[in-house]
Amino acid sequence: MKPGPRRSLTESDVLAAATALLAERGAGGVSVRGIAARLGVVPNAVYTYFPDRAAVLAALVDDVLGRVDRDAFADPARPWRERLVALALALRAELLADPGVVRLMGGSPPVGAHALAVQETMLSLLQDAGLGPDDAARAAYLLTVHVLGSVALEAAELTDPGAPPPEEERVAARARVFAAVPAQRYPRTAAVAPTMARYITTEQYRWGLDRVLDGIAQLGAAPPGPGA
Amino acid sequence: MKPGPRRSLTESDVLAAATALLAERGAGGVSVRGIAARLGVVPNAVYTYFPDRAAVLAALVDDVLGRVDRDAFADPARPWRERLVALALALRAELLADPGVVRLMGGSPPVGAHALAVQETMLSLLQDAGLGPDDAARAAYLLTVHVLGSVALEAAELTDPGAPPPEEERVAARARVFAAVPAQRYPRTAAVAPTMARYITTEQYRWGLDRVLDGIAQLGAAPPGPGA
DNA sequence: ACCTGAACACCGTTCAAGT
DNA sequence: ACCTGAACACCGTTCAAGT
Repeated sequence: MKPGPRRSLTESDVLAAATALLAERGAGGVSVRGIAARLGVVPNAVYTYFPDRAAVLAALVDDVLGRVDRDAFADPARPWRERLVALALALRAELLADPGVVRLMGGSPPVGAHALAVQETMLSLLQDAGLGPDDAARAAYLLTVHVLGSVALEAAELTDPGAPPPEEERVAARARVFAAVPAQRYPRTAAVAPTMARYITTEQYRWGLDRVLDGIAQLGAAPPGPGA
Repeated sequence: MKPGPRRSLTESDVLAAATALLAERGAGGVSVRGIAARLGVVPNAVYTYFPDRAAVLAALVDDVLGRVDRDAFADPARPWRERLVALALALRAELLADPGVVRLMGGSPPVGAHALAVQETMLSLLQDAGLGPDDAARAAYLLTVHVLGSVALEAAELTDPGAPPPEEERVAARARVFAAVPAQRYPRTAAVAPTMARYITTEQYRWGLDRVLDGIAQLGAAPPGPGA
């Protein structure tokens, strides 16, 4: 093939190729050369569309964030708390559908167009809950941190590329790890091993979410008493 | 140099070299070849001590976790809540001292010896707070997730190797990013831009911690009312 | 057991050139 | 502007061999 302008590629093609590589080979498999090969193009052709590999990865992450259907949480008739839970569940589902993205999130802060749209949705929901702008922002921080932290904890165990195995299977694998913890050195950990094995479940995620939302619900109310 | 057993290296030497590379070149700079070169040894010599690069990185992360002085939180005379805050602050400080580690944490679950010791300390503190074993485990989950999520959010912005710049500087950089957010498309985000710029501060971290601990303090108490 | 030597199959990125 | 060709300076990992 000869050089020269052909417009055979678009930014979106590059992202599609990157997404395919992520699914097939995992986070480490998303290489500039791999993307180029998949597009039938020479490696450095990718640099026409993105300045470097990090930019491709950042766009890839934002792309995944764009897959959550934000309109689904817009209905002001539904209770705000229910809508926040639904949003948080949708975010987790999308990020864990291909857990490789989670590892890529560490590469750049979530300030892409879709990341901002998610923040905007959160702020909107929290203001529906009666919070002032700044309280809403701090509550959004709390929620973002919880989603990010949970998902990071879960994804750290999913080293194989592609969609994760069913929850029961992942819990069982984690249970085997904690069953092997020496009870002599870590007595308390060993005693709650079955509970710790379930850290990665949707149930635990929802439970944590509920505690966070309890805290948020108190924001407008009287200050909490001293910790008992 | 000739081959043959020389015991010139230890597992700990490998980790020290990895730590130095992390500080000098950042997370991506911790390479097997780089470690070997620093130790004056041929690249594959490293494989005598670790099965692969991932194992080196996992050990490196656990090593950093081992730097928090856990005895500092053992004093049962101090209120449990104060001790938990101190533990969470120490963990954050250690992880952000060289933010590259945070990116490496995504590679494997925190089940090393020092990670387990931290969990054990958390469980101990939470049981001092009067929680039963399973409630303590769930509370530890909440705390772990908050620490992980906050630190991930902060570290994502620290792409340069070595110790991060002072907080004021990082807030200013983040403020510039959010000041550029188009108010037309993201009105609520733009309205709270200064607050969002401060997500990465110790103050915000402590605030979030307090909300989480409020939730934990309620665990033994009556169930919370419906979200207002 | 612990190291070397050499090789395999990869990387990201740059620079000059062609259309 | 958009692509090729060729090169530079890297990777992780394996295998056979030496002591």
